[in-house]
Amino acid sequence: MPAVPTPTRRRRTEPLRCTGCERGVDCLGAALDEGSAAGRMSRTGLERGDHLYRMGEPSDSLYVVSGGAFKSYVVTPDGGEQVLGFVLPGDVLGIDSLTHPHFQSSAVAIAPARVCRMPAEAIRLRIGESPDFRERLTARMGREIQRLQRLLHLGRCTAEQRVAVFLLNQSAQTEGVGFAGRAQRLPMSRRDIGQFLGLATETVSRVFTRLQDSGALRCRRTSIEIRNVERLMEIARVGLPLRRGG
Amino acid sequence: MPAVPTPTRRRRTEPLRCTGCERGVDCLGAALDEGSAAGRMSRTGLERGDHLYRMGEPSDSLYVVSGGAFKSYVVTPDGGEQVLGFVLPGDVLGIDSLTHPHFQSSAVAIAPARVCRMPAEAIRLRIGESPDFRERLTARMGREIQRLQRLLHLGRCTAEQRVAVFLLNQSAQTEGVGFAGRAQRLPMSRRDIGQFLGLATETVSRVFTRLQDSGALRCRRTSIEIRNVERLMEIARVGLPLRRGG
DNA sequence: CGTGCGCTTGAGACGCGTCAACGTGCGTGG
DNA sequence: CCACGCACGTTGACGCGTCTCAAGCGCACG
Repeated sequence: MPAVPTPTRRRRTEPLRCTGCERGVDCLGAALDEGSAAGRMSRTGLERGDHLYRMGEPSDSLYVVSGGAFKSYVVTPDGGEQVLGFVLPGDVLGIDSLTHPHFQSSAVAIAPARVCRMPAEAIRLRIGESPDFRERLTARMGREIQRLQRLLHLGRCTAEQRVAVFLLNQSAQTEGVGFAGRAQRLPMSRRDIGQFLGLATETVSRVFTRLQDSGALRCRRTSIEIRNVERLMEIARVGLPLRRGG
Repeated sequence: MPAVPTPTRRRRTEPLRCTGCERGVDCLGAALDEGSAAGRMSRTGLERGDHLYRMGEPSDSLYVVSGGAFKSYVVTPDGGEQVLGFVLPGDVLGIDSLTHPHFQSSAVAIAPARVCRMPAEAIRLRIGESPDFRERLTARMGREIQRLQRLLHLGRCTAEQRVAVFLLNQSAQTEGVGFAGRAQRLPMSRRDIGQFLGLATETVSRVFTRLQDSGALRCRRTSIEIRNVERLMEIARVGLPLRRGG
């Protein structure tokens, strides 16, 4: 996923109705696809590496991820990437740009993905007529604020703590609350994880190795299995040695 | 401002109408104090060290700061404080808890302060009847998301960069865009600044000294004067040596 | 005029970033 | 089907920035 090479492109876009969708009525899209906003959504497929949108482009919609995985990031003044988060099915993309005419971040697929597009004008319509939709949208923004606040705290922890928290979150997000010793697939690279957690790629790799040596983890490239949840939670809680830098 | 000693208390609360308020019509309070929500606001004064609210308490309102300064923070699992930001007149307090039944962070006055309380039920009323108020509130949440995203990036910078950015922001916020070489007052302690920027108190102090020695700054305790804005901006942009840790 | 808290300054330790080299899986083309 | 290339991952050596610990300083308070 280099800086500019691949253009922002969206493939195989088609109209969409949410009735009968496997995501069910809890989906934000289902709440939108009613009233005067009904029938305005569309679904798009993306390949790994495709950008859904780029920072600076006109922002005219919100997206519900219905499959695959995305990386949300901003390019820092010095040319680096700051990963804001990984976005999985059920999550919403573009909510940080909802109040801006241009996207404030970029989103790129890190696995073959599908999204449901909710056009801005449909959102505006639905906001005006549905208190329920309003509340869901506001709740999403509130959750994003919470997430960023927690992320802020992560930035003050040791490498072990960051990775432990990341793995636990990832596990909880993909498998629900009960994360057993089942192997799962990490769609993002070590580099992505590092840019998310504020660590060098090498450090992420070293921590993975260390966790594996201690028996808390079993991982081979993108496949990963948590073997000792409690140990990870303990690390996440107190950190292994101390706070940071000394 | 220790962890628990002083209880959450609000002094001298009185009813309030926004007509004739010096903050003018751009204030979120003025937009609330209309329609069926009119006349429901109240104003409270706080002393330095008073808590406006604490994390975990039932959250039933939003506050517009009309004077003084606040520190917003959360207590981390290990007992430390993570400062989320300093809140100045015109800013809104409690927006991160708007979608929650309980406050998700604490707010304490770091200088004698005044706030205008906007009760949750009044907000709900006004949201239902005023698209303008809705948009303002959503815009506030969007700005908070943006702020936290930038803060996230700050966490990856050198100590010099963090302090430089902090000082420039602080200066811009208190004096508007044009920040000349006028001395201003920093209401927060070195410890607060450190907990905000993710630095040890001693490091903050050292950076201040270094910036002063280089002629970019003149500071004596809480009084501070930016003597070379461009130098600070240069530091903020590229960082002095390199990224971090090496 | 004491007393305490916040700020400053110094010395030492250490985690993590950088640089560099090697291993490994995967896709491509001969 | 194998050889090759390339991107990603791993491992090691080393240096630097910042944290910790500790002492001294100075302003503001009673």
